[in-house]
Amino acid sequence: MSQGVEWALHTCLNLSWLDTPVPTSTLAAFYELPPAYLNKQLQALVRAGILTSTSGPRGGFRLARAPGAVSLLDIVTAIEGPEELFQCDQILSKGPGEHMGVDYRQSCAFAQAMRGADLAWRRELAGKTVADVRADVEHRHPEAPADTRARIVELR
Amino acid sequence: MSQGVEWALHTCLNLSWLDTPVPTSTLAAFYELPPAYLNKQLQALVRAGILTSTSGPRGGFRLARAPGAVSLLDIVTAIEGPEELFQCDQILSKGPGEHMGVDYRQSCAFAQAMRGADLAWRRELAGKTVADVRADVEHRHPEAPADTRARIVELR
DNA sequence: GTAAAGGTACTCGGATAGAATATGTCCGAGTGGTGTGGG
DNA sequence: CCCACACCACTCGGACATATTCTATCCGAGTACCTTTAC
Repeated sequence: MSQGVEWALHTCLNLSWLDTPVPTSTLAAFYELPPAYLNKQLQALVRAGILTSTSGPRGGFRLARAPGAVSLLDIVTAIEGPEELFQCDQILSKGPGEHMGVDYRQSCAFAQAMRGADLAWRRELAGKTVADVRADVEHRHPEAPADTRARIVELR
Repeated sequence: MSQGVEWALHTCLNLSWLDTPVPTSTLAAFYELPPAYLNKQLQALVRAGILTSTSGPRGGFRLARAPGAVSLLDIVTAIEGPEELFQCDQILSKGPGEHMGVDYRQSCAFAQAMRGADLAWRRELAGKTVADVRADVEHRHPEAPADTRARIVELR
């Protein structure tokens, strides 16, 4: 699974503590990440409707919706794409007893099982939002929001 | 997810219908797969203890255990490796408020959530065995075992 | 006729190329702020 | 003193290299069978 997912998750959490746009350079410096590549990931989040971007001075990225309306699945899907983990290539169609025109992505028992596991995975991720994680972090580290805001203005 | 997983799944099912060793060339011809590359995947299954291999004439691969003792997770893990889907690189250690020596793979809330989803996925895959899939296939296509055996001896 | 020995064909196993994807970088288009000059 | 205009610095966005992983292939080591030969 792509590295950018971790960057996107933490960046979204940090943005949930801020109300003004933050440029890529600042967000990258926060975790010492390559700025241009982080920008690439943030673009994907914008395309997915999770972030909004503004150009020019005082511009940057901010959350497009409330943290409670952004699930971890939304972020993962934005970075990794909508394809499921297991991709069925229908090799059954090359075997014996094949019937032309059968969609083995639906009928193959293995594809069904793998799809079921995929769904369980997605259900877990869809059930947790950025707000949930934020509440958990604030409970265990009450100073986190203030620290984050301070570091952001320091890096600005 | 790697292509070889699908090959390994279907090959294990086919082997569950056979009691004699089957060489790579025959198994590959079954689905028109590149023989040498399929061999590579089967080697991984042998290392995982799912298959046993015998060299020489009349040699090949056969299941090492009963089909009911081989879960889909076993096969996926053998091909893809034991790492979990989401790999936490602990970028938090580069952020503010970091404490030296903290293992963020354990304490980071995102890592925990991703691990939970990973576990749900694995639980699903661990709950289905080759025997389960075989029973399902035999129920829907009673001719499948005989067809498979016939095709194998034909390709031998 | 039987048994042993040598040869042969077959199979796995790991070492070796090529292709696709992920990672990382760069520069141009657009935008808002700022300073300046005129009314 | 106020307003309009032009300039400039800043930021995003997509186009362009590099690295790593997945895909695919090839050749050598080992093994069982078969043939041959000696007893």
